[in-house]
Amino acid sequence: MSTINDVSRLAGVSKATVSRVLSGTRGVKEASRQAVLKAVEELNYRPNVIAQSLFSQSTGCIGVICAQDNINQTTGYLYALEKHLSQHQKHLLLRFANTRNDVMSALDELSCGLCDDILIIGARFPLNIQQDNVILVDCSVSGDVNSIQFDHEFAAETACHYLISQGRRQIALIQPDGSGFADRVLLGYKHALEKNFLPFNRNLVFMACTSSSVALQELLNNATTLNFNALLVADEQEAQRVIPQLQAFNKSVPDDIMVFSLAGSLQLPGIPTIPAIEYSMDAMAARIVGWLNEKTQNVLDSYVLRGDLIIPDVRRR
Amino acid sequence: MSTINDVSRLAGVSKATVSRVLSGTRGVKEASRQAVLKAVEELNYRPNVIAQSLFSQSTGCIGVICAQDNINQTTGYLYALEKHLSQHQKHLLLRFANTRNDVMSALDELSCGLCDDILIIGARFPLNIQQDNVILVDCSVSGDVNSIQFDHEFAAETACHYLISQGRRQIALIQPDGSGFADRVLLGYKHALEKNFLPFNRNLVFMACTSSSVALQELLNNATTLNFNALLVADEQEAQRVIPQLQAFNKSVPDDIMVFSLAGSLQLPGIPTIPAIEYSMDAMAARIVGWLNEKTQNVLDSYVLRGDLIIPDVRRR
DNA sequence: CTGTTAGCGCTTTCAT
DNA sequence: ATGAAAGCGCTAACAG
Repeated sequence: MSTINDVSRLAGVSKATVSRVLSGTRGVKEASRQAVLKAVEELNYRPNVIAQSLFSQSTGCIGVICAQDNINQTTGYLYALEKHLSQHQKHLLLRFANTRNDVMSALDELSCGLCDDILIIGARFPLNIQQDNVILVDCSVSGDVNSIQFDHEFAAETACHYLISQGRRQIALIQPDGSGFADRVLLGYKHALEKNFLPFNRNLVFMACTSSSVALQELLNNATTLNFNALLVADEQEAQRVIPQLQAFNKSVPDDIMVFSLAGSLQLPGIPTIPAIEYSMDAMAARIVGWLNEKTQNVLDSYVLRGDLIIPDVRRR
Repeated sequence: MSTINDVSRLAGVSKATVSRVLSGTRGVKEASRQAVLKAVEELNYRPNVIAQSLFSQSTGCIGVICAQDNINQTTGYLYALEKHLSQHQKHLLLRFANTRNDVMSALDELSCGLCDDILIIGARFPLNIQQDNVILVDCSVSGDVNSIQFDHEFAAETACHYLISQGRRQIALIQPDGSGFADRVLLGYKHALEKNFLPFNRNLVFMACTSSSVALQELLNNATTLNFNALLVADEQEAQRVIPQLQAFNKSVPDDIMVFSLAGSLQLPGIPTIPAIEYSMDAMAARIVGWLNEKTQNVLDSYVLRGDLIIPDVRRR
C-alpha cells in the first residue's frame, strides 16, 4: 500500500500539500493540486484511516453489543443501525453477548480506543454502566447512563384499546419472567380497562411467569368459568408458541381468541400475521445516530420510543 | 484517557519498560514490574489499540459484507462468525449491501487500513474481486479469489436419496432465477435418479423460474397427468411460501407432498420443520478463522462445504 | 535490565 | 501557497 510519502515524492510536493489537497481544508495552487491528484490516481493511494484515527482520536467505529435472547430479533436492529451508521460514514462493530459477564467483557474489549461509542441492545439483566459513551437500547434497567427504552405502558394500553374496539372485552395477559417491564405493561393494561369502564380481573393476568405455556394451560383449564377472547403476549416469539397451544385446545385464532404481540411481528413468510405493536427500527436508528453526531445535547437521556399499532391486512389472507 | 506516558511518569520508568511489562516480551526487574502494574491500575490505563494498529499494520478487524437477499439468513452467519472471531480477538465489522455497486463501495470503504480482511457473504450477482484479502462465502461466482462455496450438487443428490428412501419417487424441483447454482443442483438431482434407476422427467423440473409460485401453479395444474409426491425447493423461505400454496390445493404436507429445503431451515418456533440440508455455520466460521490466522496456506482456495441432512423429529410433533 | 531514539501514516501549526 | 517539523500513542532496535 502506498503512503502519503510516495504521493508527495511522485507529485513533487510536500506531505502537507498532499494532505491539504485531499482534505480540501486549504487553498492549494491548481498546478500542485493536479500533480497530487495525478499521483494519487497513479499509485491508487488511499489515506490510511488508522493513522487518521490516531491523530483525530476517533475511529468512526460504533460497537454494538447484542444481548437479545432471541437472536433473530437482532436482524431488524442491525439492519436499521447499519444503514444509518454507514450513511454517516460510521462503522458497526458487532458483538453478541448472552450474559452480564459477556456484555461486560465485550464492553471492555471495545473500550480501548477502537470504538468511539458503544450500544448495548436488549439486555435483560442488570448492568451497571458508568461510561458516558455507552447507550443502552431496550435494556431492562438503566442507571444514569444514556438509554432508549420502549414505551411498554403505551404499548399495552394501545393494544387493549384496539382489542376492545374489536369487541374483545375479556383480555388475558401473559408476561414472561424477568422482562423487567411487567409493571409498565400492567399499568397500561389497567389504564385501558379503566378508560373503557371494564372491570379488572386478576385471574386473567399472569405476571412474571417462568413458562408461558404453563400459564396458558392454567388459563385454558379455567376456561369454563373464565372467559377470554383476547390474549396479550410479550412478543412475536411468544405468540408463535402460544397459537398452536390454543389451536390444540380447539380455540381458533383469531376468531375465538385474538392473540396480540406487544413487541413486533417478524413478518416472516408462512407465519400468519397477528396484530402487534411494532417499534420503528428506523426511528430508533435515526435517533441514535443523531445523538452520536452531536453529543452536546443530552436529549437521549432516557428517551422513550413509542411503538405503532400494526394490524394484519385481512383482505390479503 | 491516560497514555503510556502517564504510566511511565507515574511508575518512574521509561515508556519502553511499560510496554515491555504489558506485552511481556522481555524480562523486567520485578521492582519496576510492580511499579508499572501499580501505575496502570491507578490510572486505569488501557493501551490504545489504534496506536498499536498503526505500528503493527493490522487492526484485527474483519469486514463482513452481507449481500444476502434474505436478511434473516444472515443471523446464522453473523452469530457463528462473531463467536469464532472474538475467540481469536478479532472484530467483526458489519455492512449490508444489496447490489453489486453497494458491495463494491462497501469494499472500498473498508479497504483503507481499517480491515485486515473482508468477507462477502451470499452475493447473487457477479463480482470481480482482485484483492487477495477478500473471501467470498456462498457467492454465486468466483474468479481467482478465495472462496467458500456450498456443495449444491451434493445437497441435491443427498436430498433425492433421502426422499427416494422415504418412498417418494416423483420428485419435483423448483429452482429460482439467478441463484447461479441451478446447474449443480440439477446435476445432483439427475445423479440421484440415475443411481436409483429412476427416469428423469423434465416436466417435473423448473429451472431459473422468476416466480416459484407460478412454477408450482403450473405443476399443480398438470397434477392429473403429472404425479409428484415430493418437492425440492431452494431454501426455507421458498418452502414457507410453497407450503400454503400446496395446502390451498388440498395437498397435505408432508403426507401428499414432502417439501424439502436445499438450504437450511430457520428453526423458528411455530414454523413446522421440514427436511432440509443444513450447512454448519460453525464449521464454516472455523474454516474461515483458521485461514485468517495462517494465510500462508491457500487451502481456502475454492473450498467446498458440504451440508448435513436434517430430518424433522416426527415424534416431537 | 532499561532508557533513548526512530519511526508507523497522517494532520496541523508555524514559518517562510 | 507551501515546506519543515512536531506529535497522535505505541513498539522495537540499539546502546548502554
